[in-house]
Order: sequence, then structure tokens, then C-alpha cells
Amino acid sequence: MTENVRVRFAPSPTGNLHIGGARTAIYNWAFARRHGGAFILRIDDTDPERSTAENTRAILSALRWLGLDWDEGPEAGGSHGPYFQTERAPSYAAALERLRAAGALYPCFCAAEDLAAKRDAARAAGASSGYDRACRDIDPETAAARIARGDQHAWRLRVPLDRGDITFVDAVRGESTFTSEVMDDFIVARSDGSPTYNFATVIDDVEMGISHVIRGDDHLSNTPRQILVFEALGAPVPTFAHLSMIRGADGKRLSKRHGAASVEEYRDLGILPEALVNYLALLGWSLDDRTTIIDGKTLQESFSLDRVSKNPAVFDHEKLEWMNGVYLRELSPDAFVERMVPFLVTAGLLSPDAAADSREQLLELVPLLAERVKRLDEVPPLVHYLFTDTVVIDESAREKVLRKPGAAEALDAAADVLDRLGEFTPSTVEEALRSVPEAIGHKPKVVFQAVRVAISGSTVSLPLFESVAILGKPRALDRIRRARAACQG
RNA sequence: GGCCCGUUGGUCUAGCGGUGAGGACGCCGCCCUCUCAAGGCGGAAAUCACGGGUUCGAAUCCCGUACGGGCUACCA
Repeated sequence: MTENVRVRFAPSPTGNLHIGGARTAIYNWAFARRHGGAFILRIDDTDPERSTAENTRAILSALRWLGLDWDEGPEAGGSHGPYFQTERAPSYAAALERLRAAGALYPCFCAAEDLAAKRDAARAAGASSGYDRACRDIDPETAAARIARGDQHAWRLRVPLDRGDITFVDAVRGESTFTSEVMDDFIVARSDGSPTYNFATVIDDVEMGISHVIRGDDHLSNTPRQILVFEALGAPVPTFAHLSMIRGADGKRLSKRHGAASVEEYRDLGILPEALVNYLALLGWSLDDRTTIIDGKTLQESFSLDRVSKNPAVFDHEKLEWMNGVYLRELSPDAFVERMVPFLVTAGLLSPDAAADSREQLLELVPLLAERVKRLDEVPPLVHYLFTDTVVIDESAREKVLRKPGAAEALDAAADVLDRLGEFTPSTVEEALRSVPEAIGHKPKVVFQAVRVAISGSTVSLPLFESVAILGKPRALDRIRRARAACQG
């Protein structure tokens, strides 16, 4: 069963790549890799109202950013294309024709409004609201005549009356049964001739040789219908695996109102793709009883559907950020710089062309930054004071530190001692500043906090001695002297 | 309303008839310390949704209830 694994991720380009979609893609990808199979990307763009080329581009780039490579699909080619549903009309038409000729379909002349009215009535009466098969027994001649006359009609699947219950074994949820009573003759082709989702998907899955359909839980109830189409087509039914939804803290399915819900947003927040993949992989799947950090390679080697959890998972931003911090700290200094530069640029602290020249200085910052940020977008505010000429002293920092006894003496002494320094490095700065507390008779904390506020404008900053050294003597002294004016006494 | 799915600390999970119910995030405390972090150590936190069975024995198997979610379109 390891042979011929072919799975697909089939997003509708109606928006950016959603977190839930990303997880589905990751599972499909990992499953394909694990079994040496093919991971196929198909774009389900049959809804012309909402599908856009722009969204397709965004989805492809998000997938690539996550590091999910597809073997067949847009920009990858493949022998089972085309991979856009809008380009597959001939396939759908041929399948429709074949089924029609075989008598597996029948035209339905019911008006959409009438159907809706019947549905509402049935529901109000407490019954299931499936189609009543009003057109199923119209005799072929009459039907043909009405079609010839130009009557509007959709095509429905003639579900065999003796089909019985539909049972299938879901690879994550186990056996599942849908009683035949709830299976109505659903529409397979709209009155404009276009195929419906449940039909088009099956045609595609058949023609693309899909062996396992791994998708969101929201498709679970579509499954029996699709099985009926596979059967009508005389095609083997693939294995299904339904993934439970990802929810927000309120239990509702994750959406923009819960904050960031798309891959793109997390990228802009400074979440690393490897961290997002790791987090999502373990949100609903586990390797064992202890693994929390797992790399892509291990994921590809060990992913299995039988360890996918059946229960819906609540997306936990805090855990994702913690995990991102872990990955950030594992980055080499070079890689860290590379990843943070875009954030410095968008924050206006660095011009794109200056990035290369400042590489040395940026590398110096890495050890100071890596252990105190969880997201890359936290970098600019943390380093801001090192990139500007004038620093604005935070009001509460002024109150809490500069207006306290000892601050004035500390700044005077610090300026004095730093001014005498020849070599201006973290260690010489440290040595100099450490002599101040004793000299003026105040606690080290009083001195260091005063200098910190003077040079960074805040009570929280990167390590002090390094910061002073990076600023350089003139700028450091200038800031300390300016801050001195804000002290009392 | 109908159909379907789910239910282990606040959250993600391990567990698959006999465990002190394990790990992770978060939280609390201590240590380290120039702030903030990171790191180390320790702690609180789960009558395994509830009620019935089955069994010598149930978080694990069965039934029911409650709660939550999904689907219910000529959307995907």
C-alpha cells in the first residue's frame, strides 16, 4: 500500500492560504514524501465569482515559502494536467456525456426557487431536506422533447435505489456510515452545463489517479456523494482521511476575527516557515509522547495518518511564538541577519541597498537579539535606538529612573569615565562603567539603569555595554549628556 | 429541524483493559543577572464531559445524555 501513493491539495483561490489549508497541505505533502508518492497541487477555481489569479499566485508563493514542493501542478507540470479546474472542462463534458449515455443521469427541470421552497417546508416539518426526485421518472421522450424545446434543466445523478447504506473507512476516523435515505439525487451539472464541485472533484481525482484524499472535516458529508460518483464512473474509490478543523479560542473555526489566520500574515509577523510547519504538523498529529520540535526531514520520514487526532484543535498563538523563538535561536548569525533585514527595511531603519554594507554591524546584533525575540517583527523596536541619531526618552523611564537620587551623579561619572576610554569595545565599556557605582556610592542597578535610559530612552533595552559600544563614543556621550539635563539636582 | 463527527489539566497532546494518567505551551516560585529575555531547578494545574452498563479490574469496550463543531446550495 506504499506503492502508487498520489495525493493532492486542491485549494480554491478565493483568498490567501488559510492556516487550516496550510495544515492540510502539510499533511498531504508529508504523507506523499513518507510513502515515496506524488504530491499534486490542483487549483479548484471553478467559482468565477470568487477565484482570482492573484489569489492563486499568493497561494503558490505561500506554499513555496513553507517549503512544500509539489511534484505536479501549476509551474511544475506533470502528465495528469491541466491542473486548473477551469481548464478541465473537456474532461467534465466527456464524463457527463458518458454517464448520460449510460443512463446514470437524468435531467431535472425543477426551478431553483421551487426546490428551495420544498426544502424549507421539509425542514419545517422536521424531515430531511433532500430532493424529492420529482423529475427522476419523467420518461425519456418527454425529457428529450423538453430539452429540445429549450427548457432550463440541470443534471442529477440517478442514485441506484438498491444502493443501500454507504459505508467507508476513513483513515483517521475509522468506519463511517451514511444511510441511503439521506442520499438524494444530487445535481452534477448545473443548468448552464458547468459541473458542480462534488462531480468535478471526483473526475479530477479519478483522472489524476489520486489514491488518498486527505482534506478538511468540512468535506466529510460530501464523501458519500462523491463515492456514488466514483461508482457511477466505475472508478476505484480512493482512501479518505478527514482532518478536524482548526478552531479559535472560542471554539469556532479559525478565521480572521481570531487574528492572523493566513500563512501570509504569519510571514509578515516574522514567524519562520519551519516553525509554522512544525507547529501545524503537531496540531493534530503526534510522533510520540514527547516530541515537540520536529524538522521537516523527520516529518517526511515519520508522518502517518493513524496518528492524526480526531478532535478539533484550538490554535494557540503563544505556543507558536514560543516555538518560533526556538527556531530563531537555532539560526546561524548569517541566516538571522538575512531573515531580519526585510523587517528593518520595512520599519525604515535600513535602506535596501545599505543592507549589504551594514552586514558586519548587523551580525554583531544577532547574539543580543536572538534570545529575546519570538517574532522578527519585534526586532525593529528593539534596535531602533541604535539606528537613530536622536533618542526620545520615554516619560515613565524618566520618572522611574532619571528623577531618582543618584541618577545625575551616575550620568556625570559615566560620561567622564567613558570619555577617557581609548578603545571603545563592550569589555572596555563594561570595565569603565563597573567602576562607577563604587565611585559615587550608589548601587550598580541605579547607575546602569540611568545610562540605559540615557542611551536607549527606555528601561528595557539590549545589553548595556554592547549597546554603548555599538553606538560609539561620540553618540553615547552625547546621549548621556542630554539625559543629564532631565535629571533633578 | 435532519444527518454526521468530536469530548484527557486553560491550550496542543501521549495513552489503545491493570500507569504515581507522561510530555509541551502558558502560569507561579527560586537560581542566574546591568534591564528585558534566554537558560537551569522546582511547583500548581486532569474525580480522563456526565450517567449507566460489560469486566476481578475502564481514560481505554458498549449504550444513553449533555455540550461543542461540521454539513444540510444549480459554493467550494
